[in-house]
Amino acid sequence: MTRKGRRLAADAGDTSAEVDFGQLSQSLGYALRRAQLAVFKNFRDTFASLDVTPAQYSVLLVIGRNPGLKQTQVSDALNIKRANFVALIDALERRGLAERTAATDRRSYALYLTASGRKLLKTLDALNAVHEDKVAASIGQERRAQLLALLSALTAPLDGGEIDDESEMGTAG
Amino acid sequence: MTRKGRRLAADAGDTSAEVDFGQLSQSLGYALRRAQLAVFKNFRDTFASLDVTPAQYSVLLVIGRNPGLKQTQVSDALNIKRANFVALIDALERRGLAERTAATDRRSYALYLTASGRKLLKTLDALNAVHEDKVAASIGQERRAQLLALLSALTAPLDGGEIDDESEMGTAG
DNA sequence: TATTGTTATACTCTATAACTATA
DNA sequence: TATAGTTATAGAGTATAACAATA
Repeated sequence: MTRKGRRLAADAGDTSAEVDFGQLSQSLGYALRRAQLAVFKNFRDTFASLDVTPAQYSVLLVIGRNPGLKQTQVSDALNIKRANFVALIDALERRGLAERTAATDRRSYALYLTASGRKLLKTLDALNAVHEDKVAASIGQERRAQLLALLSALTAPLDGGEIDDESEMGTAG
Repeated sequence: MTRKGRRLAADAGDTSAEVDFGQLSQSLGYALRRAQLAVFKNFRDTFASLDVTPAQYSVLLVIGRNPGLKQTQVSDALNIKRANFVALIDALERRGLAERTAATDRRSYALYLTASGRKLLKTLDALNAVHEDKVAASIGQERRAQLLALLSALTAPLDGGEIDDESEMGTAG
């Protein structure tokens, strides 16, 4: 069993040289995608035992910190289409972690965490801290902060500016 | 019509305050995902007229720079499952951009770009440079390089180290 | 036996349209 | 008329198993 990851076709009796990635090596999009997948994988591994996905964590977190928001407010904040948010909140409600309660506007629901949901969220927050530390271990805390700043500087003008927003983003990690 | 993007429920006659994102604001995974989606959106917009996706560009680029590789080598390099690579290369072949040719090992194909594919790739490379410049405009070239370095420092230990690799990544941008 | 390409298939994520009940 | 939630649905992207041809 050879080691995997970044394998460049130099394993077995194979004469081919390493693969030339060309401008992919200097591509922000490619680097971002690789990083995002690696970080999410670590998140999923960390949260697997509690059966919580990045999207679920982000929803629990936002409801926990903003009790009483309606579905559209939460889904807009997390860039989740309201149609897709239904199944998400359904699952959390079925697990007894969140609940839809009557709002003054009878078209909508006010969202709250249950006691059980608040308790789980504390565990998730602790797990998340572990996850973030693990991820940032290779670069250290100062560079981690630097990276966060660069990412938001990069992202802000691309999706927050005059351009109209479209893509969905129901995730955490 | 109000402006969209980063809207925080302060538009219409709505009394709710801004949404508290809590630790999401400091989450590398969340920031990476937002950045990756924003950059890919810019990529897709830039390449839409030529009907080329990030994954297709990455495949054309790798074949162009490494003519004669077999399917498994290209798909491994780009972290695309070989089963999923079939439809990808099918489409490129159907468009007359790439071709499967007989290899010495008769189980496999050697992949090449056609003349048309090489010509298109030049255009794509130019477009990609425009795209990268647009994306990096907000942070400048020095910070762009810094960001790339931080991303690879972050990614390497997470997917290249002792941990075994799994997730797919057929993309560019 | 193992590898290469392939097919079939399934599951998740994301997107759009259209319905209902309220406003 | 417009909004909140919902349903149905369709398209990507990704994952696994199994097969035929070849090594």
